[in-house]
Formats: sequence, C-alpha cells, structure tokens
Amino acid sequence: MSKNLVGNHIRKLRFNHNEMTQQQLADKVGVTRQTIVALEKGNYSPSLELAFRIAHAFHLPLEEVFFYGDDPTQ
Amino acid sequence: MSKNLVGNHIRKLRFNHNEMTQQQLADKVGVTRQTIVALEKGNYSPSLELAFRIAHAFHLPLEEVFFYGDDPTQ
DNA sequence: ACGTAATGTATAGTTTATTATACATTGTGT
DNA sequence: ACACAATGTATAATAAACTATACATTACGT
Repeated sequence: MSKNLVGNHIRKLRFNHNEMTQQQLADKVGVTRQTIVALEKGNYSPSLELAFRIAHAFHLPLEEVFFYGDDPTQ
Repeated sequence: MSKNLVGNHIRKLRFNHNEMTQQQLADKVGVTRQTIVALEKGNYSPSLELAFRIAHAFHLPLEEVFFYGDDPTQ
C-alpha cells in the first residue's frame, strides 16, 4: 500500500523511442526487467541514480520523465 | 564503498537559504536529520521522492540540487 | 565556567528498492 | 498448430535507503 507520490512517463517514452522493449531499456540502464515493470506499474519510485540513468536513456531531463504529485501537467 | 554517482548542493543551499539548519530541512521534507547528514556526506543518493521534496523545499528544480556524475558543471 | 544549539560520527534496526526465478498470456510469423 | 518475443504477475531473497539512539565536538551567549 502507501500511495506512491512519484509518477513517470516511461511506458509512453518507450513507444516513442523505436518501440523500445522493457528488456532493452533495462539493459540500457543496467537493471532487470522486473524493475522496469515495477516502475511502469507505479509500485515504487526508483532511486535518484536510476531515475537519472533512465532520463539519460531517453535523452531527456529528469523532470520530463518523472514528476512529483498526481498531476503531470502535460 | 561503492562510488556514489549522484551529488548534490544541499549544504551550499542550506546556507543560502536563511542559514537553514540540518534539522529544519529534515523537518521540512519529513525525514530525520541523519538522512540529511548522510546525503550531505554523499553516503548514498536519496530516493527520487525525497529528492523532489528537497528540491521543492529550496524552490528549485530537481536538477539544480542534484546532479549525475562527478561534475556539477557550475 | 556553564548551558545550549548545530554538527559529526557510529551502529543496529526497519522499510523500500532491486534481483532472481518462475510461470501465464497475448500477439506475430512460419 | 507451433515457436518465439514481449508483457503481466507473483513471491522470496538481497541490497540500499532511512530511522532511532547515542555520544563527542565546536562555537556562541550569558
């Protein structure tokens, strides 16, 4: 339980980026697919370090991938 | 051990913000002082959620408080 | 000299992120 | 119909973040 306050656009971004697969993203940022799955599902928020690596994988600033609060405002 | 790849400007920012104390910042973002100490010392990188709360406490975007890699470039 | 506020350091314990493994489901190509 | 790639789901184990407690040090006000 315990509401997760951080959301992300990982899923959307994977498809905008060459239909990148969960496994490919996982390899690219050096985690397992399970971690990507959990993040897309919103099970928990990543470590800051992983958040940076994921943003870099999409060539985006961190705050365009992850957002605080319920409202992406975009 | 295990090099921490994420750095921050928390210490500097505390002093730029009314000489804010470790305890005050801790209270403001809802963690213990020990966590702030550990972050300033670079013992580990915070959760993304905490990183957001700290950035908001200073009214700054996350990437002006935390940076990936060894070089702040500023 | 004394009290107190801020910081530094250490360590054991709890919670959360991350891994590893495993199996089920859906879609696509042959 | 079969093989395979991608995803969904679950659960136990490990690693990392975070708490709680405690004590030492430095500086500052009285």
